[in-house]
Amino acid sequence: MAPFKTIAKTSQLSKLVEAEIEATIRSRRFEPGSKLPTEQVLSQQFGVSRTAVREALRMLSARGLITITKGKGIFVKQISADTVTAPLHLFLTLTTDRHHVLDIVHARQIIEPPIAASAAVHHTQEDADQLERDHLALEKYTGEYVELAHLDMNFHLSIARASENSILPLILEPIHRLLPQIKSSVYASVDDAKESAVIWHRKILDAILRRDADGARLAMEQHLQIAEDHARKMLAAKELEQQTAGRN
Amino acid sequence: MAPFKTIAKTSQLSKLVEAEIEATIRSRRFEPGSKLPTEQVLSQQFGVSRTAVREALRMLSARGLITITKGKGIFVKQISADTVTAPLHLFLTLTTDRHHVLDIVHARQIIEPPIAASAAVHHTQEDADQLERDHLALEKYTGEYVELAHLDMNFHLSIARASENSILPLILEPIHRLLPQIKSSVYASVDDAKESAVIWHRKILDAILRRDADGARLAMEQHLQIAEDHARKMLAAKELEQQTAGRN
DNA sequence: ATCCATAAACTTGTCATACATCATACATCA
DNA sequence: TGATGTATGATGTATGACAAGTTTATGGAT
Repeated sequence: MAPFKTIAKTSQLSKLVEAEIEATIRSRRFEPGSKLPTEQVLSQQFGVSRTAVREALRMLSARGLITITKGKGIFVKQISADTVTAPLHLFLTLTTDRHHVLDIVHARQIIEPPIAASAAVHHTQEDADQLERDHLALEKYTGEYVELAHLDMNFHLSIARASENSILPLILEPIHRLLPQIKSSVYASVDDAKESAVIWHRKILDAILRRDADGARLAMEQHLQIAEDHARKMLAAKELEQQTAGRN
Repeated sequence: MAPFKTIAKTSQLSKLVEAEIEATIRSRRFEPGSKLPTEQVLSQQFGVSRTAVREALRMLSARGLITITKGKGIFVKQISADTVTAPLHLFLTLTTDRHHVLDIVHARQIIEPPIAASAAVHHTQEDADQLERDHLALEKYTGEYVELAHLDMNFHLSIARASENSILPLILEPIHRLLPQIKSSVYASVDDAKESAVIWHRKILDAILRRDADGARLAMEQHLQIAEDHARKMLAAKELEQQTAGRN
């Protein structure tokens, strides 16, 4: 056994400042949207140079905890799902090359059916109304594929909220935010994709409304099975497209 | 709807440099682990001051794309799951006011059983070995409650990894990271908590190993049902504790 | 007194320079 | 030969200055 332990090597002034500011933000001492002290004041209060404070602020900004606006100041950011999605997206694009589309679909196939079942049991009247609104919005809309994908996503997220569990929507949202562009590709390359979505959303919704947990789970399973088929078709179409493009 | 979108207002020199370096990293022109040019060289090549380059580097570092070591240099980071789970963890801690212990347990009851079922179907031999190691580690350990909770968590995360889906571990980890202190409280206040965990982990593991999806799902459901009971006992014990403390 | 354009003050962004601190390679000496 | 000192190059911090936005104050015209 070594007689001496390594002394806390985390000198790095800017890291300390970053941790300090992050702690105050996490402790809710500053509401989201509120203004932090200026760089000068911070540097005086921490007893370090403006340089160190600025580097700390840039790191916090890159991590999505604050926004910095020239001339105005530093503000605590209302943390959003995008903050989570960006790193997820980066990770997926840098690690798994391309076939992560199916990985996402498979993840949804695993976690969304039981969520739908839970929604069938726990949903309130407000949840039911919201689901009806979401479904109607998708049914009526006949425009851009991107917006179509967005409406589709809303329905699924509302189901997670209807489970009346505060955690489930939070973990489902980053996943769904990963694929508006993917879904829009599906809508673009598969003819009856929207009709299929509307039909199955209706079945899921009906099962939830009559508090039929098993029915909701089953309908969601089938819906996502078809979604997988559509995703595969989309991928095949894209591959073909790339091949023909390569021949030019 | 606004008629015109804001044109890239990011005059922000450091943001441009950041984007430029990020692009080269994403294009794989630098392998993970390789060394980037020094700050001085970068500032000369981009034609900006070292300050701007440094701020760009700090942002990239905060986002997990590079690591900067004093005296050595700047290196492209092998992006890890931690880069993804840290923001989600932050998101969860900032969004869920009061970590509703039972909400977390319920979320786990909903998503972990199907994950176990998927692991039973898709796990490899390496996954099986890892699960055995994790289980043995928990079984043999008889020390701190915090470490006990950590080992418990590892087993559950290994199950998610055994599903051979790249997304599931990423979303399960932040959930589990919400409650190491909670779990340790459970171990501290419920007598047979560890024995129960070992027994049920064994049942889950056996079902997974014999590729019994329904058995794994069921065992996990029961395990988490007991976990809920334990959580309720722990909460009751804490409440009682607070009441007696209030009388002093 | 009100309104409005202009000036002043404040805040972040960038630059330049200097020095401290850490890591490494090389030189030196017992 | 091996431990120690030294030189060099890298990042970390400090300081001062100025540029470029944003807000506030000012001061006159109506």
